[in-house]
Amino acid sequence: MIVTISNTSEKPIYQQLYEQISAQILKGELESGYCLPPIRQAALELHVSVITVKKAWEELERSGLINTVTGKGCFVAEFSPDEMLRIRNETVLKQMESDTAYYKSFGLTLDEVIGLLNKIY
Amino acid sequence: MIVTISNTSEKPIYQQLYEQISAQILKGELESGYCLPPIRQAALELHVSVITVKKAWEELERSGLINTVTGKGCFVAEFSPDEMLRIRNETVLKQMESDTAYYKSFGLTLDEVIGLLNKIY
DNA sequence: AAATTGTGTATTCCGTGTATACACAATGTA
DNA sequence: TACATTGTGTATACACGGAATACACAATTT
Repeated sequence: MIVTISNTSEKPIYQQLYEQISAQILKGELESGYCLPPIRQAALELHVSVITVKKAWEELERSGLINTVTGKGCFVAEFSPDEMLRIRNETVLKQMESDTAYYKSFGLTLDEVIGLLNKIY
Repeated sequence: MIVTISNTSEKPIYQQLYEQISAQILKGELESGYCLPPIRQAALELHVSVITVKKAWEELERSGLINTVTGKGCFVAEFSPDEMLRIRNETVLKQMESDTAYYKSFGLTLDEVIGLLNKIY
């Protein structure tokens, strides 16, 4: 499991961790049953507070992406490939709705948005 | 000039104001030379602090969208239709680059993104 | 001169993010 | 059983950004 922290980012650290790990899970890069590093160890390696890591793991738990067992650790939940795809699309779609609201506020049409997307994706 | 403030939004108030007004300018809804309401009056009407309005107006000034004259007021800058379109696309593109980074982190292809866009736009 | 408008500054308050430290609970192992 | 590991909970503290209030100053207009 590889995560990187940007201190210049406007996003809080715990959210950066959450987004990167959830993306890795939903891409299948982290298999079901995979055991996340203990929060203390992760905190040490990332040079952040235990609470910060805890917050990220909590978000993952709340989203149903991991199962937490006191005394054992945190394990990536079980998903069928179909489920994974569905959750991934739901997650992205939710963000996309807020993104498109911004584009719409500038009066952009769907075609214009697709045109710009083709340039940069 | 119509702006609305959401207190439940995660975005700071001054940024909400900035985004809405800049969008209105770049859509041509606010003509060149249009005089923005005085900061004190806007603060009263929107039930926010003078400083909050000031911050928004400052951002508009910094982006070159308005010209501020002490003692007179803040006026929408002069743009040719071409310039307006260019600035609008630049503005949106900048945001879109950060948006697509998120989509990419989940492994979505350009086609997948366009597919989802067609659903919700 | 007085009113209007933008600028600058000082003070205060609140919430969030983050860190440190310590105690407790559940699990696994010697 | 005792100990180490791991997750949980709590208390405290600090920094920062967003926001509000208030007052004084500068430029413009009437």
